[in-house]
Amino acid sequence: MVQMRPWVEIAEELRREIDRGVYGPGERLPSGSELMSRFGVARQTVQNAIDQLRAEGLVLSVAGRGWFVSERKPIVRLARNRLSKAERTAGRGTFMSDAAAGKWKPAVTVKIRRGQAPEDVCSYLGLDPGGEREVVVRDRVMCADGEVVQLAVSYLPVDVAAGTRLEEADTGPGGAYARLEEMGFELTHFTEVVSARSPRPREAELLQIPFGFPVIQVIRVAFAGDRAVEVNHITMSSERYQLVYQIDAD
Amino acid sequence: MVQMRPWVEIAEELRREIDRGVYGPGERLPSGSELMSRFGVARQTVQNAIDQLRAEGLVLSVAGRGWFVSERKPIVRLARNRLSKAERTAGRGTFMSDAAAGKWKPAVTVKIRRGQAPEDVCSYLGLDPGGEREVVVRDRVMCADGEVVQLAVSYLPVDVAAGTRLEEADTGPGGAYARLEEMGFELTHFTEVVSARSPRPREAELLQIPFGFPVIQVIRVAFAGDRAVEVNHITMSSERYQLVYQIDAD
DNA sequence: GAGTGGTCTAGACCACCCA
DNA sequence: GGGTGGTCTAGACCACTCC
Repeated sequence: MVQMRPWVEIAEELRREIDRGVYGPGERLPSGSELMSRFGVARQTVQNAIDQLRAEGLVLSVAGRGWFVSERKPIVRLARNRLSKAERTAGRGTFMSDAAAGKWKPAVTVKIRRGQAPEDVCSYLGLDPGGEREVVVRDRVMCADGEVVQLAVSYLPVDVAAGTRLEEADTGPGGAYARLEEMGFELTHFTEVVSARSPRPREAELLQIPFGFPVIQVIRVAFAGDRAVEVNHITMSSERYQLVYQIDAD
Repeated sequence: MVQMRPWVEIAEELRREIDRGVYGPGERLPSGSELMSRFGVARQTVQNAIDQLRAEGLVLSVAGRGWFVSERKPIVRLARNRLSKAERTAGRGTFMSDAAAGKWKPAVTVKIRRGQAPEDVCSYLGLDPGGEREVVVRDRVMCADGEVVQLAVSYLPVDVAAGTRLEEADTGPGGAYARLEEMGFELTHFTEVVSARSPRPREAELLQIPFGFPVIQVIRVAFAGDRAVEVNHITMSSERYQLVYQIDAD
């Protein structure tokens, strides 16, 4: 049970002290130099231990000031009814629905383009990966109270979206799903595939992700009957988001 | 747009080369020494770049052999019907249901104990955090084909579980949920709260998590009508798992 | 034994914050 | 200006693998 790697033991010791309340929420930890002499190790070793605690979400670092015990994280929650027809007919898209529930101010910047569908999108939309795979791409950066919290890239088949409101930045009240339904694609169900991974540097920068924090990735497919009409790649900071799903027992 | 930090640029360059197929899946990357001289940096800097790619899931390291482009990850999938009554009456618990779908060999080790409920469990189960918070705890380590893939800790109210089969290691066919239903708690729905974070060292060791890979955490609450009868803290490697949810459009 | 990845040390430099 | 966190270098050592 004894760990040989020094930084692991240092991290464990500090974690215990934080749990025990030696350093309370928001308080500063001892500085790098102090920890070096206390544990008798080099700067890098202390840094590794702190990096671990940062990755766990226990510690926050502020350049030039110090390391701080983090306060409890703010929770933005995704409920089930965000995808309900009721929300759409009330004029709210999914993101707006979250904003209304969470009482924060939403903002979205959109870039529209035509592009090639990635492989997984091809298989969902039923496009031959070797053939024509042009799709309409809606690339969005979403903010809550001025901070970027979510990246979303939607892929729509050309024969569905070309020349419609879906190729404009503002899709209007109720969002893209409302427009799809007006066009006769009555949405029947959605599939969400949830996974987690570490962010690419660009994502980390955009989402202002603290060191070591993973992102949650959701691939949502919107179905109108048997037909998949949209694939949405959603990336969000795991620090800001928790996903809530309700499953009925039959 | 120019990044100043060397390891970020090195990681980006290597990522491009992997995407372009210079190094195909399963192939070995250049060794540390080679990369050091190619980019003209110190060992640690190369290591940081590789660590980033490992965290993204692109690269796998094998001690004493080298760094390898990872193959596509094996997908263990959680479907919606894993929580269905049909699966339970067929004698399969949720984990067994996954195993049957994924064609791998399940194994579970269980430790039962009485303990204090953590704060979030108290609030779900309606226990006063200041008062009596003893619960029955089922601590499980789950394996697929001999590898640990999931940790799960269930909390059950004492007045529900005490002295029943739920306090035994083997809950019998259909698992704990089947027993709850036999006891008159007809399960109506489940809530799953999904989040992601970096693993604690102990979790990383148990789950054999590659460096930097986050874990997915699911808190599942089982309801019999209005009453929450079980809270389950589930931790799994994001490398092994993808969660699939289906949402009906009303 | 030679090569590999992984970690630790010691010392340096930078950007940032605060007095 | 002195302290802070963050990173890079150079060199060392260990465990592991392959020959």
